[in-house]
Amino acid sequence: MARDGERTGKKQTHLQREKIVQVALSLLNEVGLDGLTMRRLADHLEVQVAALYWHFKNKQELLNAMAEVMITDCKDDIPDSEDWGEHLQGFMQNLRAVLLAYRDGARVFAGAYTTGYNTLRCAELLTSTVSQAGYPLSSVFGALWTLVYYVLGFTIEEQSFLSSPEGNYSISQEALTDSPFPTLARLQPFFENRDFDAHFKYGLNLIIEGLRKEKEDLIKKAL
Amino acid sequence: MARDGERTGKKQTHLQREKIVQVALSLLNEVGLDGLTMRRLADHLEVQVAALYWHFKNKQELLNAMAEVMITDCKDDIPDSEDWGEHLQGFMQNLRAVLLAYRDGARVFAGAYTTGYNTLRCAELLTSTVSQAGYPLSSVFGALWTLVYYVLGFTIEEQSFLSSPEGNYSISQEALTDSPFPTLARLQPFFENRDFDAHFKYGLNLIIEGLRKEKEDLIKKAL
DNA sequence: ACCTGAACACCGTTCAAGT
DNA sequence: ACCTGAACACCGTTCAAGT
Repeated sequence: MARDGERTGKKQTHLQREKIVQVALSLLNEVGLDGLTMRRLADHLEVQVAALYWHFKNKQELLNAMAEVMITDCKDDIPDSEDWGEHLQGFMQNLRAVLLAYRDGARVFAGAYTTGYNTLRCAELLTSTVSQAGYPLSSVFGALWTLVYYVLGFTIEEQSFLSSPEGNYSISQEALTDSPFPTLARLQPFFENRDFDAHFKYGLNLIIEGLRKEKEDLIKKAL
Repeated sequence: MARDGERTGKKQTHLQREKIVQVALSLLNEVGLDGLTMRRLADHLEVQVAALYWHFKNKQELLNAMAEVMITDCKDDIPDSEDWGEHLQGFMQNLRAVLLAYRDGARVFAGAYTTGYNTLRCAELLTSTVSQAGYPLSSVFGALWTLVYYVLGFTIEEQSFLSSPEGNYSISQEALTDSPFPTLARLQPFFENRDFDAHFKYGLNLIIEGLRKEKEDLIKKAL
């Protein structure tokens, strides 16, 4: 696993790879995922496109490295809450914030299947919290994916909403009023004015309350 | 909203648009979303690429139309269960099945923001179920998105797992054993042998149990 | 109304060749 | 070890021109 030049004192390689990722991340914030092009990245680095392929096998590998760097800040400095549920809530909220920190961050992360140190540490923090709360491993695994899918799905939607042409997302008035969809019509105000923070918290709480219920049932059975 | 040729008896236009979508969907199953190209689609239709742009403004509009057709089968023929929770469970399971019916179906649907009849009908079915169970509109809205994000996130992952080179997804042995990630190490068996049906049901149940809890609290407050 | 031919402005990736 | 120059095999989209 030793990187090139690690012992020779030539740190250039190491630095270069990191620098590429850094510039790629700042370029991502400028132009978004769809605008993030190997050619454009090469321009920003004042280098030929082909040079990038010496450092990364392909574009996906670069995106994976970017995702790894993104979740470096997925810390666990949430006040060591007495309650595991609140702890989990804080942790997931922090994860969302980390994804929101970069344009299209959630999409980049969802598309990159990294097993780097930062990603694994993040997963360990989440799963150990649930495990220490007394759940069986199968529930820990189930809870992990339920929470991850929810956060990613929610944040992808949130970010594509934020960077979409204004109002393109709400269902048009005429499509709903006097339609065969009475419930949607009544929900229209909610579509128009979305409070993402509140909605994220609501759904997150739903999942955690579901977990609490499972524990209650486990205790009942044990008696 | 009248389509061209609707009154003249020339149904060619109408049929063509539908035919393009049909062929596009079958092509999707052959080559996947990344392989679904306007040029390749044109070849299959024995037509020039530019011809497609008379029927669809751009590729996204075609993808939207494909998504609309996909969820035509999102029916409500779930046995009209006594319990709204079980009803919802069946409905969401059907939605997952519908997305699984096409290669990369979930990714196509998640990327297409359609407000077509089928999509709205599907949303109406979901929200009316929750609403009739006695929840306030804000909860109906929250439940809608929580469930939708979960299903989409889960199914996108499932499909990209299914069509990925074997075993590329499980965390490597050496990365976990004797690592600073003890919980992940214990979870390894679950990563290697994934039962998607069971895990989908587990997470779905978590969300629904969370909803039940909310109702109990509402009743308690009312007393 | 519907399609063709041909072009425009891009992509990711490869590879011999340079230093 | 690291990068350049140049090419390959593609993309989505546009548009004058045909019928």
